[in-house]
Amino acid sequence: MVRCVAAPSPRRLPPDERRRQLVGIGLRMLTERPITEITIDDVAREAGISRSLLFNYFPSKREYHLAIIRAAARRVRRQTLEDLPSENRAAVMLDRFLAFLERRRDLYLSVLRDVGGADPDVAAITAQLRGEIVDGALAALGRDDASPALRLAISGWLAMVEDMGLAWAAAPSSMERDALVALLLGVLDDVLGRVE
Amino acid sequence: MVRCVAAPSPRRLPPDERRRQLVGIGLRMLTERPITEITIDDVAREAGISRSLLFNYFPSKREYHLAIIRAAARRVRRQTLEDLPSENRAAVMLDRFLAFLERRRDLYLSVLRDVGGADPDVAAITAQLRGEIVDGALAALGRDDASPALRLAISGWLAMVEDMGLAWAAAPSSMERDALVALLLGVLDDVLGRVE
DNA sequence: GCGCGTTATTGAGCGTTGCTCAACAAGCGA
DNA sequence: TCGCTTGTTGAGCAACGCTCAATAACGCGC
Repeated sequence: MVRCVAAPSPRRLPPDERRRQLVGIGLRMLTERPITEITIDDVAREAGISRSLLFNYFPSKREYHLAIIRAAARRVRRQTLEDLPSENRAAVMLDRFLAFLERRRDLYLSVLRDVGGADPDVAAITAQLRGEIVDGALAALGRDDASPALRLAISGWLAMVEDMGLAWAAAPSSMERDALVALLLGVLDDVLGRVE
Repeated sequence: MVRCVAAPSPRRLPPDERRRQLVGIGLRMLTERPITEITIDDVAREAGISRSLLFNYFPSKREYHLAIIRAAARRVRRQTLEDLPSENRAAVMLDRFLAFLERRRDLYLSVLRDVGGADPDVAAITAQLRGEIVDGALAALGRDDASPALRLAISGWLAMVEDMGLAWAAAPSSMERDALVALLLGVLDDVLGRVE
């Protein structure tokens, strides 16, 4: 009768808590393997529950993965877009973005690059996040009257930020951080000028 | 005794021909669904053979997928990097790249964006292709003495080309083709200047 | 045309994984 | 203690990746 000596989780959790636990496990696993390799069995074993229970909270594995990706996108949004100061917003945004890549390069890679379009619903989540970042950049520049051409160009600039940021985070020796920031902000200025 | 009335494929093909057939089927399927949903059953049914036979030509499904991706990367390479003229190489490369996206946007998306890092071997293939394009761009600019910083910057510029090219190919009305080319070449020039 | 070795091809079958469903039991009010 | 709600489970099915011994189609010498 001496159960629960070191039970991984107290049985019969309230639903929202269980959901958070499962999404949290998925987020942690996401940093060490691609999302396609996050299997129901592994998550259930890690949570100390049966496979069946996961399907009471998420109708399918795909829906569970979507919940993980949504949570990851929310983290990126929180740490780069929210609570921006009133001055120098573009530079601060870029700095925060690079800081996030420095801390959580794996997470960003897993969510926004690896599975970027395999599933249309996943693509929708990442597209929306990218759109929000583009909007944030445009707002930071005081350019709310964005023409399609300008939005396209800013999106392209953001892709450049992503690519250089990820490569630089993996090998910081290739360039000084300040030089990278200066280069990207300079290119942004140049792009703005070319679109008129 | 009236077999083979309309047999989908003549039985007992020579090995290399069978291989090409299977890779070809995979390439065609790749344009209409993500590679993770290309199942052995579907390919075998399409080819009119049994599942087992596929494993005589590819040791695993993953290896089969790699063969498909390698073939797709070869197509990109052929149509953008080979037989470049001696003058205006950068502009011609960019033009060919955009032309490829206009014709085979789906293929490029499937191979180089969607599954970009889920599998390290897949990532290696795409990384090598991107590296070749960067090398091609550097050679086109007469800059073979590429510092790490310059390579990083050119890689970032290429990401911008990819992003804008893909978005533009999906919605060409957002910008004139010539304006896009001019913008990208102008930004390339600006980037070169900023790296010194 | 007839054996015969080579080998492309197959069918049966196993383990894993996503998913369903009827049944169980933990908590809680009466 | 009874009984209701509901979080939880185990058995089981279908799809899929993969293996292996057996088969049949083709080429070659005669």
